[in-house]
Amino acid sequence: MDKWVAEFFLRRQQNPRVYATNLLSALKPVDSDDCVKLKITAVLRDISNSLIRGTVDEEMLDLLEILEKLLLQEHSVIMDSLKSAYCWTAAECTIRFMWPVNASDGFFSDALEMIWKKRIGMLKERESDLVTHELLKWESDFNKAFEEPELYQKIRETNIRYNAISHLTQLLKEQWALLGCSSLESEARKMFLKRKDPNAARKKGNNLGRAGDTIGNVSERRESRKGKVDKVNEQEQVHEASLNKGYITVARELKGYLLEIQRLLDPSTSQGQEPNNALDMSVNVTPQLDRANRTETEDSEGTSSSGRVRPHLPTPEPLNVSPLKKGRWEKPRPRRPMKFWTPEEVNALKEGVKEYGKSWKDIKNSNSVVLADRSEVDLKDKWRNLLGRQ
DNA sequence: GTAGGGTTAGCG
DNA sequence: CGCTAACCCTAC
Repeated sequence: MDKWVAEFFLRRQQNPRVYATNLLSALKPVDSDDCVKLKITAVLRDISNSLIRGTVDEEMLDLLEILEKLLLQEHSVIMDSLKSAYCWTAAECTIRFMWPVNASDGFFSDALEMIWKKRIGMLKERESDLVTHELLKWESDFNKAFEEPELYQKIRETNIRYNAISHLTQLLKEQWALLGCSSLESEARKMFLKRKDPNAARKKGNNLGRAGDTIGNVSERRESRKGKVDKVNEQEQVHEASLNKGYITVARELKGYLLEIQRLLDPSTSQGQEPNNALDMSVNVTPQLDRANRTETEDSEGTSSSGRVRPHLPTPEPLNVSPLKKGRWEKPRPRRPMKFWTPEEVNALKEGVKEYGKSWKDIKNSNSVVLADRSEVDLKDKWRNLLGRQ
């Protein structure tokens, strides 16, 4: 139960002030091998929170390294998104130390030492998959930049942060999707399917892990179906009523549980004036509840069945449970500011096409310094422009 | 990842 | 206002 709640909490909680990895230690010790997934969830949450705060620093590198180790423990594949995210985060971390005009003025050499010699040196030692061609290219570029002021300037002026953030976002998207349903979600769904129609359960079984489905959806689907299956006999109704009672109890328990965790981790929200929408489980966990029933339970909620005292919470907006829902990572982002191509970039592109043809990805990787601000699509578009003029 | 059509910003 | 470069969206 601890584990389920922790997992659920981690998936839904979006609070930059909370460190998810602390959550695990705040819980009773559930440390065993089968907790790897939970740990991954925690790390993903930390990465996500870090992004929300807008910090891309060495702590992020730590998290990515931890994530890699956990994935290895799980015998998962290390995906390209993780490698790219690590690479660009490392570059971003280094570039933070390039604020002086001269390489020798600031802490650039320290950064090289800390990040590339020590940290990435260790990765090389254990032959980590994170050490990619791209990463090595950056390493040599940074080392060269220390000697060559011109290259130093060039790197210094590039916008690495944008790339780092988009790679990290992509990484999160993929990893969340890989995690699939939370235990609570799949458990709830299993129960629902079993109860509704044992045959349908078998048919729908293969949909269980589908990303993007939510308990909310289940409840909708269930309600729409309820209209069709109107001839429920009385026995069944009685049975369902007793099940409802059970769900209500569980929902209350969970709600209380989550509130406690919330208080433990983030005292600033402890007064509970604002309904924390991460906490209302009753709507989603009890799909059977009809309106009258729900308000009644909400109202009489001062004390839960276990006797915990909680502040009264107004019913918040129902949330989509799944962190996988489309749109969560796809904020309507404003158009990128327009930036005309420099002759240098155009040259790099021309050289690249000569060497690699139209594989924009390879071209970008081969000269990621000059082309740092240009996406693969940008290269393609620019090439189209260049051709158009001939 | 790439191609290709669509949209927008900047300039004369 | 029209043209073009840069940027975006989406199908494959």
